[in-house]
Amino acid sequence: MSTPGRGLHGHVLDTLGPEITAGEYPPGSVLRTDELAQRFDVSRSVMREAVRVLESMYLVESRRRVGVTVRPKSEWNVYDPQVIRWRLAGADRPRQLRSLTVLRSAIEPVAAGLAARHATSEQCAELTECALGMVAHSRGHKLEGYLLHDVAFHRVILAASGNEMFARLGDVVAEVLTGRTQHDVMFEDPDPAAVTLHVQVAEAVRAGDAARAEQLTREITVGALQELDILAP
Amino acid sequence: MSTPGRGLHGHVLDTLGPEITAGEYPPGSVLRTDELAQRFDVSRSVMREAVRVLESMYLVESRRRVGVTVRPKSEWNVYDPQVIRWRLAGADRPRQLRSLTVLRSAIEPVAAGLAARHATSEQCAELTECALGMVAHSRGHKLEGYLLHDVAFHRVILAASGNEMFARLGDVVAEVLTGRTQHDVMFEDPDPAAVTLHVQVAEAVRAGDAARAEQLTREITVGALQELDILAP
DNA sequence: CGTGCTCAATAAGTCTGACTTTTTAGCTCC
DNA sequence: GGAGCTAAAAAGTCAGACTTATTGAGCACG
Repeated sequence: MSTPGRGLHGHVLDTLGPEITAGEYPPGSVLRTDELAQRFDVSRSVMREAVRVLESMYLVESRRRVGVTVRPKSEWNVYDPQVIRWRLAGADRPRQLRSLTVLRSAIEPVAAGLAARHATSEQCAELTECALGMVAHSRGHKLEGYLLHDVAFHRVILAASGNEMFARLGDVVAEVLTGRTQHDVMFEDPDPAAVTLHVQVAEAVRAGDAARAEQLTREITVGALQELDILAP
Repeated sequence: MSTPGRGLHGHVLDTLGPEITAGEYPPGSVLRTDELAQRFDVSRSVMREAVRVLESMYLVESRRRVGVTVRPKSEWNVYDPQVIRWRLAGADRPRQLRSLTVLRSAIEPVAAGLAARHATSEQCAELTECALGMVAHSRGHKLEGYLLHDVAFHRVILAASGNEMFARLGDVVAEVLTGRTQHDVMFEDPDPAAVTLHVQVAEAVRAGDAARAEQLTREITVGALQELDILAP
């Protein structure tokens, strides 16, 4: 939803991207540029631009005399925000949500530890504000407001880590949290224990206690894993 | 290296991509498609395809009547393998290597824990083979052979985790390990303690001991952080 | 038979030039 | 000086002709 259909080639991608990531074309399938151009009623130039973008996402490979062949799922650039969005909108949304939650559980505790060392005073203030906002919306079916502060909280943590790779996962985490609230679990008010943990993380970061911030965040992510029944026996 | 200059637009990207990721054009700079086409002596169609690819990497934004504007670094898709390669080849290689090493330190321990639960017997065998290969090449300036087995080891761990997001980081880890050996540290034989740790990780995964595999891998990544002087006081 | 060569068909790749659309900056007019 | 109009600028789109690499079929030769 960030930059939808800006240009004809974008419109083509909005249709073709989800189809490919949904697995509608088995690996090795061949698509012809000319046929696709006809199908979408665009010129070959526009179609070629769309194919180039799909190629840069490692979804397809274009070879002379052969055509545009669909690559196996294992080669896709699953970190591309666009690919993530397409897959989250498609059939294997649950699987995608699980993968991303596991990723979160690995990244966020480390990010919180780094944030405790590198966060500016402004970031600490934002963090506290977010945590308080979560508390304020934790009762009485105010899920929208709660989600908003929850997303902001985790974004600040990732940004404050000072690591650009972590910071770029803000959108992914936002997507996971939003997806969880909207579709899957959480019909009632959030777990009070989770809310408390967020407040404590904010405190630990402010205090510069890296080990504590990391440990507390690990507890948060364990909770997220449990919600999806991903856990070690 | 992987798929160089496949087509004219690829050649353009090989030059323009590194320039942008090196920060030669400050954020907000405007490039004109026509001028670029002249500069690289290609047609506008080819140039447009290249711009589309750069756009899908969030390096630039193309707007009517304005031109192709360079986006701020914070918006770049830093997980795109191509972008990673360009940045590793450029001036801020050290910074990039640090970011990636921190990422590794967050991901790999969790991946090793998952591998202990999900690895197939073939993967366990591969792992042991890699670890033994590392031992065999750990003395007598056999750095090339050591590196080969080291890279393979970490690839297997990431793949065996069963998480597609983790598995896709195999190339990144390979890049980091290779870069470390070739350019930065490690002029002598590798640390014997690190070699032992790899052997022990292989054992733990084979035994299905997730906690131990995770802890041992954490020690490996701590070593990697120390080599780059990234550490908590 | 099967090995290797030639050749023609095919689909991507490239180029050109004309045209459309959107956006912005400058200008007029009130 | 602000609102609205106008014209220029640059990306966007299209159609058509041509180029090039690849591959598979057919054929000759061992």
